[in-house]
Amino acid sequence: MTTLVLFRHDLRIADNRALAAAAARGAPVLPVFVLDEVSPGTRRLGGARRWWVHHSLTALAQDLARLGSPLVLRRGAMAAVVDGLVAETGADAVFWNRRYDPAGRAVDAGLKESLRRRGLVAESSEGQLAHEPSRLRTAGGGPFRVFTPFWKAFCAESGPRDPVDAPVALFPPESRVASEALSDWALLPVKPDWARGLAARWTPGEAGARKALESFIEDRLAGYADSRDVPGGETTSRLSPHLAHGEITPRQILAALDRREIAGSPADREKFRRELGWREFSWHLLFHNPDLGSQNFNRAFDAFPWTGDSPHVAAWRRGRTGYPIVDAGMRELWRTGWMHNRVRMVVASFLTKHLLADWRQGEAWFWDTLVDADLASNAASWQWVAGSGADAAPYFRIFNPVLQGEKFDPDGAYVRHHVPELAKMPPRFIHRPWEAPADVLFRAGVKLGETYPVPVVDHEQARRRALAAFETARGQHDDRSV
DNA sequence: TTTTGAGTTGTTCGA
DNA sequence: GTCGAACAACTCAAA
Repeated sequence: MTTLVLFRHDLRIADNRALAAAAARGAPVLPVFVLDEVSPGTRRLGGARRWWVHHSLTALAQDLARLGSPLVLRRGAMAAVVDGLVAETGADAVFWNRRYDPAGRAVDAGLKESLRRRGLVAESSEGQLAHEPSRLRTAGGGPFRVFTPFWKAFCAESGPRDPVDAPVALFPPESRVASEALSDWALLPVKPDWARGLAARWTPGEAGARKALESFIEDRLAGYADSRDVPGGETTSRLSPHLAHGEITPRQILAALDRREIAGSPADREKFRRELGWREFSWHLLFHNPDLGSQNFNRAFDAFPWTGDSPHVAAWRRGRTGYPIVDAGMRELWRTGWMHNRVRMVVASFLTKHLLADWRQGEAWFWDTLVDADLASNAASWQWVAGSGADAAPYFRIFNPVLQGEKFDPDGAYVRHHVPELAKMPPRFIHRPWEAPADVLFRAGVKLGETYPVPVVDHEQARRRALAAFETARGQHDDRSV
């Protein structure tokens, strides 16, 4: 009598409801991580997340070994892997935490059906969200499409349920079950090893997640409502990659925010709660719109003439657009696997509006390079910026990269850090080096077009071109507006 | 059923 | 330099 517990995107032992339920049976527990990149519709993990998963699994394996039941690693299609393990161990039950992505849901539904048909126990528990996406409904019974009403419903909902503790101990199965070797999975980059910057910034794993939460609450929650928009310096929670891998849950975070003695004003806490709310909203949208990552949420955008050419898009990816705030963001992303939220909006607006590149190109790049790449947030946010999404920004809202830089990075600390060739530019010109007089450029050691690019597009021209493109798309698509 | 109020994050222009 | 309006309707969600 053994219980299999499947780990997928829930690399933790605390507030792991499937693990807790399995431990409560009092029978042997076999924890299994399944790397499934072959089931239909499954999206291969991006490079940055592969690096993260490698280290997070290392941490999880240590925690489970300490509890008494070592983690088993298997690779392959979920259903086949589970069937194989059931046959191998004679397990009578399989427990897991629910997934909410379309492919995962389909696989798990099939798995549950097939296990139960054969008389096995198959149980799923609440997964990575504070509230099940199917639970929050409008008065009319439908899903939400606008954030504010969703957020009101979210806040009116009781709970979420309290987090559950990690099991104190686990019994292993009687006979040892073979595990694949993590190193055989080759999740780490080799040639070139681009992950050094990631290792310097992040501590993957559940302990790292707990520490990130505590340091955020102690050091950065006070003042968060205002400081969160400043990309230079550490002002945000930095919890996103831990959430993306299930090393911590929204239940745990919300519970910590409710502790009485913590720092931060009610406004700070509310602001941060809302950020978690946006994550929940994105999953709500994806749950009810399975093709959110590939199709325009607003289908009127199907007529939009994306013409962004590849040299410009390549310059965007490499942080060589000539707009310092954009380049700083793209280089922060490449080096650390993460980008400040404010800057994500600026670079996304730049790609879709200044360069007229399809938001799906940006979504794909972020998927590959972000350690916090989240299927729902990534898709919903790209569409929001592009204008095609739910409750999206009006199309005429085109970020001016110079003004955004000067407003949120006034002394240029963020740009200086990530774009070192501009480090000596005075604040007055750091966000607009092409306007600097020759002697200023000379003293800063900047040669435009040599040490730092001239802007790939002119802001004013690009803005007009984007507005015109929206007009065209609107005309082409019957009378429906874009 | 119809009506009503409202909608994350901005920019530009002219008074 | 500051401020308010315009940008463009559309559709969501609830009364």
